[in-house]
Order: sequence, then structure tokens, then C-alpha cells
Amino acid sequence: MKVYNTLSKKKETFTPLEEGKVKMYVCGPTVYNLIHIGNARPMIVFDTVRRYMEYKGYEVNFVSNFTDVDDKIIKKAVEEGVSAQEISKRYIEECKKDMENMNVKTATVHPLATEEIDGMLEMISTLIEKGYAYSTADGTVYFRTRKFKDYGKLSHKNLDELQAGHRDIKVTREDKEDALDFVLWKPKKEGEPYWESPWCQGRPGWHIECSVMSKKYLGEEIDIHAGGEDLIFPHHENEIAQSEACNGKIFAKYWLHNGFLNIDNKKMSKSLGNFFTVREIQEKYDLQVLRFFMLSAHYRSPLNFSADLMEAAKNGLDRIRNSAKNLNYLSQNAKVVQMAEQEAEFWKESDVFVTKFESSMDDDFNTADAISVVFELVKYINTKVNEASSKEFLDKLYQRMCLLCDILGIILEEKEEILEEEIETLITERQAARKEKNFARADEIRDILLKKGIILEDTREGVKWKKA
RNA sequence: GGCGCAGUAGCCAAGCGGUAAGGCAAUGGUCUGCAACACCAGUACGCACCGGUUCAAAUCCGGUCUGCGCCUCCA
Repeated sequence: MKVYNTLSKKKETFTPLEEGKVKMYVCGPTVYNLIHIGNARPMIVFDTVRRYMEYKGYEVNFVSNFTDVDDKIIKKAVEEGVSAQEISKRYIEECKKDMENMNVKTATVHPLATEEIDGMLEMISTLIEKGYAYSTADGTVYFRTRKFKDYGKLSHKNLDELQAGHRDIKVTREDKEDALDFVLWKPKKEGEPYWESPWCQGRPGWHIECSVMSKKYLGEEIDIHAGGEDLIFPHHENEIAQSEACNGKIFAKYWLHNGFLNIDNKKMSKSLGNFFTVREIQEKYDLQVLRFFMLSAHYRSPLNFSADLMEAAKNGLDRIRNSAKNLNYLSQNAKVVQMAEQEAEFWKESDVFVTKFESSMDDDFNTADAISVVFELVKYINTKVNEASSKEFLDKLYQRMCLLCDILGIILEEKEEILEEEIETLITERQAARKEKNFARADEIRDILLKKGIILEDTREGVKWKKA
């Protein structure tokens, strides 16, 4: 299995630190609002990485945090006149609902920054002892960036370039030894949540939490650290500095980063008004469609989001689901016999799709390619299967489809929705009318239902309905 | 100013040295009381442009144009 490592800028063969086990950390969201579809990309992508690793037989210890102390949370709390904790708690719950609806597996541990303050104080103290950090008059603690020789190895920047970088809005604080030093601990402001520390009453800087939580739940050395590409600098660069300066060991072996999600070819931002929450997408689509859409491009490429693209993704997913549905339908009526000789040959022949799927995924999780293999399987199934097929053959093919889709986190079974009784009755009446060849009445009922927003389709599996 | 990514059919998107996967849409067909759905079948002499290397280039090298990202909170 090859993975692209941001550290080396190359695809590398994946070899875990410990045979058969994977230690993986994914930077989670700051919970100050409902998550947006940009937040959803790393969740979906790295959940898929995890699923594939598990499929390959690895035992994956997957840790993903919730940042529950932060300026934006405090700001939101002030706006609503409630505590910061109330805000973070609320949006963690909402986020978990969204994750479930996107079929993102729960992490082995979902640590909260506010519950790991002790570990942070400990790491900051060690960094000060080792000369990698210093505190200032007001109790702010900074990381001494220039002291860490490898600084810049992830983002491939060197300190002088960084400093020479033209930035209009460059806020440098007077008490820093160097403009590049970043905050580990900062004093509270009036009304803000705070914790006691040797330096002042205050709260942690953003970067320290991930270093600490990763260490606590996965150890000083981990296999994979992942997140959005925007986190490469400064967040992940700073994490490396903190962890490696503190532990004296290589922090993470592989660094994976997903590309950004754009809206109509523009960066998503509130000011442009092109900001979508996962919840808003859910009003219009099953979140499986969102997931399928996100996996239809390579995770490192930028991905454009638009209404048309979602619609295309929906139609594509439907093709896969229809094929699965058809297998189920045929299976229900199939003869319970063993595979015929030719079916056994076809079955054997379809092994190739599993092999191809795996080699796509082995190549840096090429889900776009993997999905194309699923479509090839769909076509194969559609052309090889009919009313005369044996139950064994049908069921095996169905299981094979499920196997591949499950790795992608795509669910094939659809939730059964319940119709109002009145509509149910009309559908039954229409069926009766059709049987008596009273097509006028049948069409009349179809029109009535259409006006109620129900579209009927007469398929060979019986009448199907969907909402307009 | 520095660092970096990308340009493949109407749209999306794999391929990354051996002669263009897959999906959506459009088109033709099969099925159906009709409609819809579903299924099947075609669909790029070509991979932004100009040069170069090679027996062979969408893939490597140089240049040009265009779009985008990071360097500041951000997934």
C-alpha cells in the first residue's frame, strides 16, 4: 500500500510502526457552529482511509479531537449570552449527528481539549525546561521556534523565507523573542474560561492540544497524522515542533492532507455567501450522496461543489443502488439452487473487480478509480444476471457489491420510508384499476398523487414512489 | 514578494513513458397500457499552447498562457 506523505512529497510504501496496527490522528473541527461541507471532506476521506486499513486487516486506533476552547466559541457564547461550554457541547452533539448521517465511523476516542489541560501543562513545562519555550511578563508562554532545527520540514518552508514573506497584516507582539514564535499558553481575558497554570490563569494555544491528545491516546510516535491541507502550516508544523522537541522522537511517520473544497470554483467563505452546512445539504439530499460525491475525486485534489455536480453524483449513486436493488429483487424470487457451471465461471471472473478495487485503493487511496471499478462491477452484474439466475449466484454478487461499497462507506440498503395511509390506499386502488385495465382511473390517481408531491413509477419490482 | 498545485470529451474525473478507465448529460435501442424508471449500445486520431528528449510522451524536460492554494483564524 502506497501513501502520499506531505513530509517527503512522495508516495511511500506504508509500513506501520507496529505490525498489524495503525495509530492514526485526524484533526477535528472547532465546535462553534454546525459543521460545513468543507469540514465534512476530511471526515469522509479519512474515515474511508480507516475503513480500507481495517479491510486490509489492520487494527486501527483512530483518534479525532473536538476543539472546544477557542476564540470563535467564546465569541459565539457572548453573542448568545450563554457559556462557552454550552456552545461546544451543543455543536459536538450536532456534529456527531452529521457524522452518523454521513456514515462516518465513531473514532476510537474523541478527546476534548478542555479535558486534557493537565497534559498540556505538563508538555509546556517540559518544553520550558528543555529551553524550547519561555514565558513572558503577562504569563504568556511562547514556543521558541528557531530553537527547533527541523522547523519547516512539513510545509517545506525555511524560517528566513517565512520572515521575508510579504504580509500586509502582520501582527507582531512586542514581548516575543521572535516574530515566528507561537503561543502555547495565553492569559485569560475578562469573562473567558480559564484554567490555573504556573504562568497565569489562562487557556492553551491551539496547537498544543493536538500534540497532547495524540501523545496521550496513541503514544509519542504515531503512524498517520491527517487533516485539511490548510493545516499544514502553521498548525501541523507547530505540532511537530512541540511534540518532537518535547519527546525527542519522530512525531508522525506519515502526514496526509486532503485538498480544499470549493463552491462554484470559489473558496467557501461566509462573506461570499457560498457557505453550506452539512445540515443544509441534508435537506435536499441523502448524505450518502455527499459522501459519494466527495469520494468521486482524489482526496488530494481540490474539489468543486455545485448543485449540478451533486445532482450528477446522485444519479451515479442511484445506478449503483439500482443494480443492488435488482439483485435483491431477483434473489427473492430465485430458485434456491447452487450456482450453475457458467455462473461459477462468471463469479470467478468477477474476482478481477475486487483485485482492481484493491489496487486502486492501495495507490494512495484512489477512491475515484475505486468507484469506477464499482461501476464496472455494476455493468458486469447487470449483463450477467436475470430471472433464471440461481439464488446463490445473486446473493454472492450482492455481497461482493456490499463489500466494496462498505469500504467506501456507501450503504446500499435504503431506508424504508413510511407513507400516509391515504396515499397508500390510493396506490392500492390504482393497482387494482390497472389490473382491470381501467387506465383512465389509474392515470387519474397518478395525477392526484403528483399534485401531492408523490411520483409513481411502475417497475417490474412493483410500484415505486418518490417525493418530487 | 516567497513557496506550491492544477489545466484530459458538453460537465465531472482516473491515468503519470507503451498508444485515452469510469460516471453524469445527450443520442440510438430493449422493456412497459401510457408516462416515468430500469437496462443495453455508441460517443476524445485526442489530453491548455509552443518547443525538446525518446523507438514510443497526456505522461519526462524547458518556455508561454490560464485558473487556484498556502505564507494570517480556517477542514
